[in-house]
Order: sequence, then C-alpha cells, then structure tokens
Amino acid sequence: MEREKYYITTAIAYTSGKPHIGNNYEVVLADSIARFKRAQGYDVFFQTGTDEHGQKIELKAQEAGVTPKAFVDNVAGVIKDLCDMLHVSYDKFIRTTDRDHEKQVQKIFKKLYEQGDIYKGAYEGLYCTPCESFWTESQLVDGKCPDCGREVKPAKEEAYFFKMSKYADRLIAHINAHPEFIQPVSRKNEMMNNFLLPGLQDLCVSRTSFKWGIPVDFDEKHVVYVWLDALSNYITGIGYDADGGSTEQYKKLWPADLHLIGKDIIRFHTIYWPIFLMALGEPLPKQIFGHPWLLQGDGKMSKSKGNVIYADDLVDFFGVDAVRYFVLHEMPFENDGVITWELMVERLNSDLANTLGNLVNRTISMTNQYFGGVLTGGSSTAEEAVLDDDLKAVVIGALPKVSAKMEELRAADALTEIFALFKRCNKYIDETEPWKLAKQEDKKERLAAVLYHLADSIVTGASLLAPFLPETAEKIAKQFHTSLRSFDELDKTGLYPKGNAVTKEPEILFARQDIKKVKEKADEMYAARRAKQEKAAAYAPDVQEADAGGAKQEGSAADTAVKPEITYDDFAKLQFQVGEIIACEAVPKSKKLLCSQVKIGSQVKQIVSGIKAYYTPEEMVGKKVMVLVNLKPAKLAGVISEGMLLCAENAEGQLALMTPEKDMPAGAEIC
RNA sequence: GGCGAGAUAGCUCAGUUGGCUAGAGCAUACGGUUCAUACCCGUAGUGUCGAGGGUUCGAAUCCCCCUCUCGCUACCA
Repeated sequence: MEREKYYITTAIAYTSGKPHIGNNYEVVLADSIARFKRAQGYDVFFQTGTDEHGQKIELKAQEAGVTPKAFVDNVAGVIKDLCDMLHVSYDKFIRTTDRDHEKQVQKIFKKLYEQGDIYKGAYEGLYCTPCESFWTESQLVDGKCPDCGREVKPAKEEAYFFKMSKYADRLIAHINAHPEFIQPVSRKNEMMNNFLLPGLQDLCVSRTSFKWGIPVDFDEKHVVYVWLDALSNYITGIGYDADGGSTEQYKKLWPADLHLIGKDIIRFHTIYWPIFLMALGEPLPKQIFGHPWLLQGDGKMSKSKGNVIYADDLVDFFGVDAVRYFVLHEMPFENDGVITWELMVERLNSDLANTLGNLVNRTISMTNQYFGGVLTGGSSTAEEAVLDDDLKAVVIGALPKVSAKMEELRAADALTEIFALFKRCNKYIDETEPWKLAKQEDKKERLAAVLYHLADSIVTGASLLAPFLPETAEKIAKQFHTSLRSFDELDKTGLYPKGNAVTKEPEILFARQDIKKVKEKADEMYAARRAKQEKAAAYAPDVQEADAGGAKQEGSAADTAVKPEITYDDFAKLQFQVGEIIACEAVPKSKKLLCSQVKIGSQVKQIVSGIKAYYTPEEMVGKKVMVLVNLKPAKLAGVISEGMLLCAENAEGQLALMTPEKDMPAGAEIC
C-alpha cells in the first residue's frame, strides 16, 4: 500500500544577512512537524531554502564590494549551516538563484503573460515630472502634485501587472469554504477585511529600477517581482514545469499540505500566492500557518548593542536539543513568545535536567546498583501490579494525546504531553520506592519489575520525543542499549528486551546551568562581538540582521534606497530654515501625530509631524529644529500642516529631530 | 481613523454551548523521601476572573458602556 504523502515547506529565508534565533524558530517547528509526520508513516517531503533576489541584496552586495551572487552564496551558506546545526531534516534546500528555478520562473511569467493574466501596462496616469512620482486621483491635493503642488499630467511608465481582481471572487469563495486554509483564523479576517472585501488592486510584478532579479526573458529591461519569484519556489523545487512537463514528484506532492510562514508575510501567501496558482491552473495549498514571533525579552535586540541572539550562540551554550526544546516550548500558538537567557536556563533546568535527565539517570543508576545493569523483567503480585497498570495506561495514552496536539500544529502542547509521561515515571518511582524494595530479599522480583517498567516507559517516551529532540532521544535509547520504537508500537508496553543490560556509565543528558554564570558568559560574548564589529564595520554579512521569511523592507538606515541625482537648481528650490517650537499638542484622533506651532523669523507656521512615539508635546516646546518651509500645505488628520520638521530615521524607524549644532535664531536660513 | 483580538494566582496561560468551594505549569512556603543532576513526590496557597451597569434562579462565560494592551490596515509632508 502506498503511503500518504505530506509536503511541508517553510518560507525561504531572505539572504540579506544572518538570521537570528527568532527566525530559526520556524524551521525547527517545521522540522518537528516533518519528523512527526514521518514517524506517523507519511511519505514526507520537507523543503526549505533561501530567497536571494531583490534590490536590498543588490545594495548590500554593492556596499560590501562584491557581486550579488558572491554575496548570496555566502549568506545562503550561513543559513544552510544553521539549519544543519539545528538538525533540520529538510529533503530539499532550494535557492532562488538555482538555474532550474530561475528558468521556471521565466516560463511562469511568460505563460501568465501569454494567457493574459499578466499585461504590460504602466503606472497609470498622473505623473509629476520634477518629483518623478506617480499619483492616483485620490492622492492629489487640489488636483495638483501633493509633493510639490505643481501640475501633474497623465503619463505612463512601462511595467507588467497581474490581474488580481480577476481571481478575487474565487479566492474569497475558497477561503470561506475552507476555514482551515488560513491559520490562525484571526488572520483570515484581517485578510478579508483589509484586502479582499475592499477589492484587490492589480499587482505590479516587474521592476526596472534594479537588476538583481530574474530577467523577464522576452523583455530584458524588466526583472520579475521578488515575490512572484520567491513564492514559486514551492512548486519549482519539486519539479513543476509551466509547459506541462512537470515531474512525477510534482504530481505526487502538489498541492502542499502546509506552508509554514511568519505572521508578517501572511498576505503574500494567502492572497497573491493562491491567485498565482489559480492563474496557473494548479490547486491551492491545503493550509497556511502564520506563526508568531519569538522576541528577545531583555531589551531591544540590536546590532549596535551586539546583543542579538543567534542560534549558534545558544547551541554553543546549551546544546542543540535544549535550543530546539526552548523555541518549541516557549512559543505559544497565537501570541509572540519571549526569549531571555533567564527563561532559557529555567526551561533547561526545570524540564530537561530535572524532569527528564534526572529520571533517566536515576533509573539507570538503580538498575546498575541493584542488578548489575540487567533488566530481567521481574514479576509482581496482583496487588503490586495495580501501580504498574496505572503507569502503563499513561504510557499508552501518550501517543494519541501528542498526535492530537500535533494535528493542530501545537508543538508546545505536544511537548507538554510528552513530559507528562516522564513526570508520571518520576511519580511511579516514588510510589514503588525501589530503594526500600532493595533492602528486602523477597522483593527482588518486584524490584526488577519496577525497574523494567520504568525503562520500558522511558523508551516509549524517548520515541515520542524523537521528532522534537532527535539527538536526546537517540542518547536515551543508547543508554538503555536499545533502539527507539516506531509509532505503531507505542500502543504496547513490555517491548523492552528482557535480560538486556543498560549502560554502565550513564551520561548526563542535560547539565543544570547557573543563570549567573550564563549571563556573565553572554555578556563576555556580547563585548567580544562589539569589539569585532567595530574593527570590521565594512563587510560582515554574517553579523547583520536579516528579515526572515522573505520580508523585504527596501533599504535600512545604513543604506536607504538610492534616489536619482539632482542638480543644484533642484536643491535650490527647497527652503530650509531654523524654527523654534513655541507650542505643541497631540493631534486628536491620531496615533502618531503632533501639531506644533513653529516660529520662523517673524511668522509662525503650524506643522504636523508623525513623531508622537518619540517626543512628548512638552519636550517639543523650546526646541530649535530644521524646517522645510516652502512645502505646499496639506491636511493631515484634518489639521493643516504648513511645512515639515526634518528628522533622522534609523533602521527601527525611530526618529530624532535635526537641531543646529550651535544656537541659531529662529528663522536662520539653512543652506 | 477602519477592522479585529485580548485584559483570569507573583509569572506564562487554560477555562467547551452560562451551573456546584475558578484551574495547569513555573516561581514561593511547608512536609515526605534519598535511587538520582541539592533531585523527585506531596500539600498549601493567596485571585474584587480589567472598571461599572444589565439579563438570569445562577455569569469569568451573554448584552451595554468605560479604561488599557495588542494585531492588521490607513495616515505619519
């Protein structure tokens, strides 16, 4: 009988830099699901990989003085190494720079173009030449450019568009008919209310502003939009062919059973991707799960502080399985999880060292002390066996419970169920008191039986644990000189071979850690990293933060998108002056806006700025700031704004007002 | 501003269609035990179930309103 297939994917990681631990969560969760499904007997195919095109990478490479290809080769290598280090059992690691992927994306683009879903169009309509910007009717202020107030005229810039609206109704129907399609369900409403029900805009699926992408083969000025490129990996990786020559593997695996992604890219996966697939005439993936994030709790993670936690740091400190356990256990289902060194140590000590490690250790130790390591099986009276039956019931009941949790993708709860089994074993030891039995000559058989049941139960527990902590499960089996069991044997007890001997030298599975020492070590590591960073500020893609799952913020503080060169005349059109804030208040009905009265020379202008998150109205007053004064007035949240306060903005979007370095009068020209 | 989610023990959360003295884990205290990684087992807790009002024999659970938090989205000149 042929086994049922299960195709699972993660988002492919964007190769702009090394991902931190929060990003590795996804691939560990996917791995646990994949391993669990394999253990359940499914024919699993697990794909992960890297997303390597886009302007941001082009810029990063430029900055580093290397070719984009060299840049992504490096980062993709780092990402793959992290996967391997975390024992991620992917079947395929796809890169969007793989030749066959690129070729298929070109074919897909062409196919969609030829059948009319992609059309050559333009940024419709109203163009302001000096600003080099397109505007829609609704964006105009008094029929003129909202930026400079000049006339706009109808114009076109060539680009390819995808007819999203054509498929919107079908997608809405599909989502309504398949409540499990978008998980967690709360995300479904967001997609419906924000995008689908208001009406989908056609999506621009090509770019001409940069080169690092897959060229449109029939129109080489254009490269394919990164999301069309990246999303296609799920089918190109398993042998899809747009010309109808898809492989047997593709026919078997598609549609995917699960796309595991971060909650930030749900929109691309639940709207654009399904519509692309509809256009290609392919079935939709069965389920898309947008998981929450694992955030660093003790202070903001930042490159400059050097306190970003990477998976390899944690592995170095605690070992692979402790890290896997932490990210799986600490991540709830819908809310973001938190990672701190304290929490990490707490979980490790409490669950892994105390409950599990100590259980294995004490069982083996007693077996050695009382029976020279041999588990004969022993025998019990009917009265004694009552305790055993209770233990066995828990052991046998474990697999169904764990499976039910995994069915809902609740890995954290599944782990809790497994640990309930180990806790039950500890309790069993207390109930049976082997050390007392050991002192009674006539209880030898009972003692042997107790230890046998323990060993037998622990091996079952370890087998359940294997998808989550593969290395630990193997270690446990090895200490009992046996092998892990397959899931279809887990409804039985008494499988441990009688007469078998356990190891003479039990190994500590997880050493307890002291939080103070761990913190000290972490601080040392941060300090060392800062020092190293200062030295090599230039080319260090492996210490830069990344956007996991293909999030593409164009440009960061360090390297923002490059704007076209301007002439001195262009510059001279802008008038900057020093302004003094004489009054300031929050704009009602607005979350981010402050309204300031700014004295500039003899006049006072009212200026609205989106800086409420960074300045209180009180601290604004009295500040001398840099003002763009000849900006056309505009209404913001119903309030007139007659200029712009200039700020510096960092990668996190935090703002700082620009002030003169020496005291200058309000109204002083900035030139 | 629009849409949505949430506010329960010190911490993280569970609480099905309203029903007996509101639960789990971790942390804390006490007791037991000693095979074991100062470990394990047991017991004990404290909670105005965010504020107020209403429906009901009865509400953490339903309705109204308020406060706060969060998510998506728009805006952020």
